[in-house]
Amino acid sequence: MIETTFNPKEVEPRWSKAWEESGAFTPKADPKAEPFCIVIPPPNVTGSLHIGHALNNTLQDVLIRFERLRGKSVLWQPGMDHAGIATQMVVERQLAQAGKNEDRRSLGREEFVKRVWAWKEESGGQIMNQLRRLGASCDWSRERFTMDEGLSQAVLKVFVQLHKEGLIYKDKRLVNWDPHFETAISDLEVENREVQGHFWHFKYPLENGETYQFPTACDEEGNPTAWETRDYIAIATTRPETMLGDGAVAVHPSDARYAPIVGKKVLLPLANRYIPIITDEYPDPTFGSGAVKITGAHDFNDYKVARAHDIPLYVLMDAKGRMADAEHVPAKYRGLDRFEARKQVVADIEALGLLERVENKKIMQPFGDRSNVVIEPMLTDQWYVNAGELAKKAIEAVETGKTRFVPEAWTKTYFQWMRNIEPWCVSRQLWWGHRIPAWYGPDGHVFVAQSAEAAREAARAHYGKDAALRQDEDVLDTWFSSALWPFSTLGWPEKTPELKKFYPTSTLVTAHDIIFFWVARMMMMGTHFMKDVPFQEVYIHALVRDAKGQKMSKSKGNTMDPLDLVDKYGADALRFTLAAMAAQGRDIKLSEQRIEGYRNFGTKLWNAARFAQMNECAVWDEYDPRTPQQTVNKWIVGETAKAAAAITRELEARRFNEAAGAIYRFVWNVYCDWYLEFIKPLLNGEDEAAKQETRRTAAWVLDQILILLHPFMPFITEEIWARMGEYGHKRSGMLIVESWPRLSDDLIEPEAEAEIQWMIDLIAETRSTRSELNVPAGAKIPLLLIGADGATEARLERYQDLIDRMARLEYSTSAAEAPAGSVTFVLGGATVALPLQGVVDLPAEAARLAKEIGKLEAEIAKMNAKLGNASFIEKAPEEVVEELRERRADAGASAAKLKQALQQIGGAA
RNA sequence: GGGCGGUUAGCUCAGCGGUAGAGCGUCUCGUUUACACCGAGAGGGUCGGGGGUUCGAUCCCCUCACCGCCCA
Repeated sequence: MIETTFNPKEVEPRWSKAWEESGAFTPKADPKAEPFCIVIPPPNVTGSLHIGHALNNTLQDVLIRFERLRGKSVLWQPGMDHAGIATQMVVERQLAQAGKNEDRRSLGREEFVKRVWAWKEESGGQIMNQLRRLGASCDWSRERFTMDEGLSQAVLKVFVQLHKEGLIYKDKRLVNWDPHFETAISDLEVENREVQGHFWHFKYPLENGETYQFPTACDEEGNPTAWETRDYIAIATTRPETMLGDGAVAVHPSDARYAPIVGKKVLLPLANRYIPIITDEYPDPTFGSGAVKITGAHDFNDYKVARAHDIPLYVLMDAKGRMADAEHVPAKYRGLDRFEARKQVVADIEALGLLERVENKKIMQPFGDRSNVVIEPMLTDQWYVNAGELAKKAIEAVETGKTRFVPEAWTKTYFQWMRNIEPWCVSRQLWWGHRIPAWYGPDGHVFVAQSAEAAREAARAHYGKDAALRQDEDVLDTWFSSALWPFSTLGWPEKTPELKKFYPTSTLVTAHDIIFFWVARMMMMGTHFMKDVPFQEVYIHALVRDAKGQKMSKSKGNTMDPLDLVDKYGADALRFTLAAMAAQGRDIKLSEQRIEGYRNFGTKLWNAARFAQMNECAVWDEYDPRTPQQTVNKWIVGETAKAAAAITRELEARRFNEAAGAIYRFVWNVYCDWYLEFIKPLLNGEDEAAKQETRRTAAWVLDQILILLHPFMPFITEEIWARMGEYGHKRSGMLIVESWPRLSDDLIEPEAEAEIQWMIDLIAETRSTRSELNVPAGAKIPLLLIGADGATEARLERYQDLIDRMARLEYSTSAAEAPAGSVTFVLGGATVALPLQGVVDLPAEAARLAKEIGKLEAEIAKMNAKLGNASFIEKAPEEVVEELRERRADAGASAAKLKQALQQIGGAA
């Protein structure tokens, strides 16, 4: 016999091990089985499981287990990415903390990378074991890492081929530079945050002391009414130190205020250079002074203007963000940190009398998402992927529906991004990652090749002799290798059977913040190298927030650790909660109460199984759901078929919340609340045949429940499955590889359904009436069925025991009329009377009836208004009108009966 | 500034042209032999405001307000 509560701590590790060892996680070999494949969005090797991962992987596992149960050959491909910056950061920090005076540079590249590998082997990838605790049924034997030999080969091949095709090239452009890590990062790794800053207004004096009339006041039409004489142009900046690199001052061509001085020159103070005043569409005449300093080498907008007007670019800083040792930087600033330089520049401008004013201002500032330092736009040489070209096929694949987004709304976001995509900077000035397969000859000529050997050969061919080659120092962006994940993990560039079988993969499950990072890039690489999409479906799920709707973050201290929740409530409860809340198109606000509620749901099921065991409803041999004779058994078989159909339909449509809701309601509100209660008399009765049939049916339904619930709650269902097999016939295998129910609609018998529904309504109405009239819960009262047809009277007779038990009745019977002073309600055209004269508070009953009548009459009035509307009758569909007529008739009849009852007890209608 | 999404019961959220739903919380009752991580019952909403389309709008369209996210 099983205990009264389920103990996840004991059960979960046991099944995790058993499943994995049984080989259930590896795709079955059956060549006839349809393939189903999900590649995991690879978590960082440095990562640990957070609630977002828990949601993401729960949904994947629900689909994986669902399709496995449906008999498909299922592969959930796990693995991790090497997370260039994050991992390098972890190991560098460790070195610093070790206090041995070691750092990356003192160790040298080779030794440092060795240390990173050592760290990876020892402490990396905890997340993979954390996923096991969630019950994730990945094929762990196929775990991959982006720095694996095979995946690294794929990276080399892709780089070389794209280079050959002209889709990878080296370019000098402005990039986001992280002065902490001293590397370029992509736009996506930059987080723009609003911070309190300043707006410094400087005066740049006109060359040769020239002056012009600057309007200082305007009338309503915008015509100037007052002027002052100026010998300068005013500009404003949030980053004063960059003024040393200004190449021009720009004004809008339509800006009349500056028309007199366009084309003239101003003195760039401190730098003591003269720069031109130019016109460009970029400056906003209504913002600030309308004049913008152009610092082409340190601002993305300025860069465009500078390129368009051929304005020189002055690089002001070094890799660490210090003012550069360059001719165009005045000596006193060289070597100063950029923020120190800012202070100095402001002070010096002020000393010159050229500081007009300083404003406090909220400004958007870019930060490195890993380093948290202010990102500096820098002009550097980097490798770029021509994303615009690769995007073409990736866009087309979604346009033609080869890949579709669920929910579909995300298609827009995808297109928006893809159609405006910028060249992708893929080089990083790091040591941890795939080193770029490019070698430079003595004259700087570049040889891109898959190996040093091949590069040497190319060089020999090029120079006509051996030449000393130097490999590019940089590594590739981590997302470069992640973009290949859907095919590199399956063995590409080898032509493996897995690749043939599982590519294109079926579904990608991810959050919307990853569309740009990853989905877009996988689509580009997949369509280019495999000539086919990486996945047929992209399911985008919500972000998990805290109960108040705040984004969870360590700094806010509002994170929920999924493993704590698993410890407290069990993995099944957490999984079910996440799935139940995963409605499409909305973020999830997670509260612990909700998890507790679903833990209770597990306990409820557990106790239903316990009940089944106690009554010997154990597993039986073959059971044919068409055989039951008992109406309650026919009914529950039909209900099971309905539930199975709903859950299947909802899972196919990826409405996880609906699927979870359907199984929840079926287990609790149908199987437990009604069916198990209905069968108690049968199980305790004398009719052996009926008892046997009921035991088998109850056990069969429980089995269906276990299968249907398994994708959501794998542990408890597997445990019950096994424990139910302890009695009666033994299980032939584990639940995880069972067969999903295929129950045809003809198992639903309308007559059984109507009959049981009538009984449920009768019991529920009786309970409600008793409760409203404060009949003590323990009191047994009689029930009389008045004016019912023969069939209904027969029903009462058939289920009398059951009805008496569940409605707590002294007895129940059909009668000609209700005794005076009875309490009554209407059910399916008949009246139900509870003779309670003397027991019940008559004014209370009168009030109850009046309230019911009031409700009905309000409804009838509404329906009359509709039915009295000629255009409704004319234009509404026939069945809607017909249904309304029926409802009005029913309501009318009920109201009449209740009025009669009210009169009987002496109340006024 | 541009784009996207949201506003439904005390809270968290489903629903979505034709009778407003769930979970949790609240209140009342209950030691009925699976379960108090339970059972029975109840209360609670002019579906953000305004306008339009429609026989009919919580649902479709327009508009306003507020909130959130992404991009500049």
